[in-house]
Amino acid sequence: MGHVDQAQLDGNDGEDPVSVLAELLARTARAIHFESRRLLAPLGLTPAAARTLRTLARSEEPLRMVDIAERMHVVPRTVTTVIDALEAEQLIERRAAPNDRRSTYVHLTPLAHERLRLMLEARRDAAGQLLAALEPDEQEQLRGLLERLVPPVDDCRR
Amino acid sequence: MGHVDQAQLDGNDGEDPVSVLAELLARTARAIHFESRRLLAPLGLTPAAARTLRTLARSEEPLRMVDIAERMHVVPRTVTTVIDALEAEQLIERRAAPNDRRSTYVHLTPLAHERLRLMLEARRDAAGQLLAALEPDEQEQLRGLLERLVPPVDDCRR
DNA sequence: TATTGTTATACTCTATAACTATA
DNA sequence: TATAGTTATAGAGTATAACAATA
Repeated sequence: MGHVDQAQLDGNDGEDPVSVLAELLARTARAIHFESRRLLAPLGLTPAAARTLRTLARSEEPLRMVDIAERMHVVPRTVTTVIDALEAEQLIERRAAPNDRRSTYVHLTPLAHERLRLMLEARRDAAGQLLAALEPDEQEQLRGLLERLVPPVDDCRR
Repeated sequence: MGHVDQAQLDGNDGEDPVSVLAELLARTARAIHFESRRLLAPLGLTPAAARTLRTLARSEEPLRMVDIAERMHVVPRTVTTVIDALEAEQLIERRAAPNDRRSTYVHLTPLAHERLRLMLEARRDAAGQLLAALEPDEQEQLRGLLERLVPPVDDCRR
């Protein structure tokens, strides 16, 4: 339980370097969150739908709904909702599992692959605009720092 | 409309540096978003409530609901909801404006200042854990880079 | 008895639109 | 006529709980 001075009470984080970085990281996160929503809207994808598509695309093997839930750290109920929406847009197909009749495998359609391509293009362009503020060697620096900061993609939260 | 190779279709962003950074930034943003929710829950604050408190704390002068809406980039309706919740928890007080009987000024209670203090402490501790992966001079580097990347706090989106 | 996916229900956050009181 | 704030309503995203089918 550390000391917190008046500057902090007033919403200014003071000069404590970690607090300043906490604020900067949070602000960056929020800016990116908004940018990404703005970006996905014209593609007809909600953030949850986009993450689900990426989760499926990243997987080497077909995933059941319960696998998707686990990788995205949501409950199965949530997966059902998103998958229903994606199926209505013909971006995924439900396929019965041959061995276990309880399971449903989810497959990406060609349309989904195309949509993913557009999404990644749009994101790269948006990131390019944001990153224009930095020189190429600084971008490289940032990459190195972030790679050590964020957890590995063991899960597919994003 | 750039070229996108198979690696990208499969969810791997390939080696294009900007795409890699786009992915890293998005992943960082998401990690921070989740961490911050986890952090606010035990304090009884939703992210929206926390941002509202910070917006009020940062302001030099009392704010009307419409001022809060503008600074947080939300519609007045949204402010009403959050302010209702904060009032129920006795974290803010509505005060009638002396000049204009349409306006309502929102004031933080002492309890809110205490809550904010706890929140900033928790966030600093959490950031400290995350940033432990970096040496102090690297933290300083990261700070410099992020400061040039994210927009200034003209608004209080966070 | 445990697992897979669904239905039913609810809560948070946000939005649009219509309304009231006031300016 | 314009502004401040509210009520009414809706939709996305997520959760818990109960349930049916299957293992």
